[in-house]
Amino acid sequence: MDFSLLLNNFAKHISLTKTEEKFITSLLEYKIIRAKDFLVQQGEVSKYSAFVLNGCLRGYTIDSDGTEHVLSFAPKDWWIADMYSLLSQKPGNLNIEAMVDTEVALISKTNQEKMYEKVPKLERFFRIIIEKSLVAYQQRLNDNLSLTAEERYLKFCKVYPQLINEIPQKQIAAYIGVTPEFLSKLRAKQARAK
Amino acid sequence: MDFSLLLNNFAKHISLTKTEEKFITSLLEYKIIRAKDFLVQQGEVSKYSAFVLNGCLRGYTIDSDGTEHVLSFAPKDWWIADMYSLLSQKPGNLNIEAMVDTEVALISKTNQEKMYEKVPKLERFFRIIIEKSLVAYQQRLNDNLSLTAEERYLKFCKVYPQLINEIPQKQIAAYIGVTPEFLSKLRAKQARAK
DNA sequence: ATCATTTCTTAAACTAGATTAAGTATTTTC
DNA sequence: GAAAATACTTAATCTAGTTTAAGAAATGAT
Repeated sequence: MDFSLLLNNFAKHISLTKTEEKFITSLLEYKIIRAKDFLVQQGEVSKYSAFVLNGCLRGYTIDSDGTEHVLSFAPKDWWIADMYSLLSQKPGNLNIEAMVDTEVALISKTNQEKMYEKVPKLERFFRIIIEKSLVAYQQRLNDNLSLTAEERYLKFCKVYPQLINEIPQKQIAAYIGVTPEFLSKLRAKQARAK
Repeated sequence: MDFSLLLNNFAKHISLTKTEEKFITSLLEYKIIRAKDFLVQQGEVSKYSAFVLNGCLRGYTIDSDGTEHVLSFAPKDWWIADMYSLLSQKPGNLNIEAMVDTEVALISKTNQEKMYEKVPKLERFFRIIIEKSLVAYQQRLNDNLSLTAEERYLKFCKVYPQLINEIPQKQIAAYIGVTPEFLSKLRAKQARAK
């Protein structure tokens, strides 16, 4: 199994010896999640954090009237997990689904704890990436409080240029918080304006 | 200076020796922020994380048409910082203001780094509290995507019962993402329903 | 290739929540 | 403790975004 993308990801914030790399690698699981299959579904207790080696996952919730809300997209080189369920070990309400066939490296909660014990540097690594994730969610919450749907769409296009033409529009709508019909209207308006 | 509240806060997730406590305490600064004064304002580069010993801070942004949006309240025993600015060392867009005279323990970025070096356990501590904060922001973003204003208000009342009668309503409105007028309408409706 | 399913578009009717405006409480300040 | 400032309420009008519905385009399955 080739975990080099993940090891490079670690290397962005900490440096690991070969021995440490071997140890960590030995605690990883490799999995292919087929398009439309799930890593976890709402109601389950999450066991894994996932790192995407190839492909794309999305994390979404389904509200009481059946509407989907996308909390995150995880393309290649991104981390994703239902942090709530993983930390509390209670049933979560996140669905993590593969948008295309996706290769992931999985770390089980118990193995992650082992890693922290043997390689404390990893505490630092995960502190840093969680800090970044926190900043991103704060920013996004602020965008949802302060921007119009159109502004959020334009921002999405800027932040995820690679996703725009790769994923269904209705999922962009479910990410920025509007109906697919309204997003379609926005896009028509913008095409007209050119 | 009495930092025992903060030391107890650390003790919730890690255990420190007396020596470590002394070292950490020596790197803390104590400050009183008078009501309506700021810990940081938008445009400044953040230097500190704050832990509230007494009183209450709030973190908010001001959008292009002058509307305030509250990202967080920090009552006694809570942490608050402009994480974006603190991490990137770029000018932030958060205002952190005291709602009443507030005592805080401050950790400067450089002292925080010293603490991580000398007491690596703190990496774990901050990883854990940032994880919890991340879960809370994800949850709140999801609420903003999936609940009505009324549902968000009721949830706020459940989650922050102590704040409901302590803080101005317009700031609850700025937290849940509605105008003060609309919140007033919601409350009138609920009072009528009883 | 064809049928079925899913996605996208357009448009009319609708509504949750914003805006504007004016009046009433409540705090703050000197 | 009066005046000023800030916070809250009510109500009419307005609008960004939703809902419903129906057709067109694209994608997937056999």
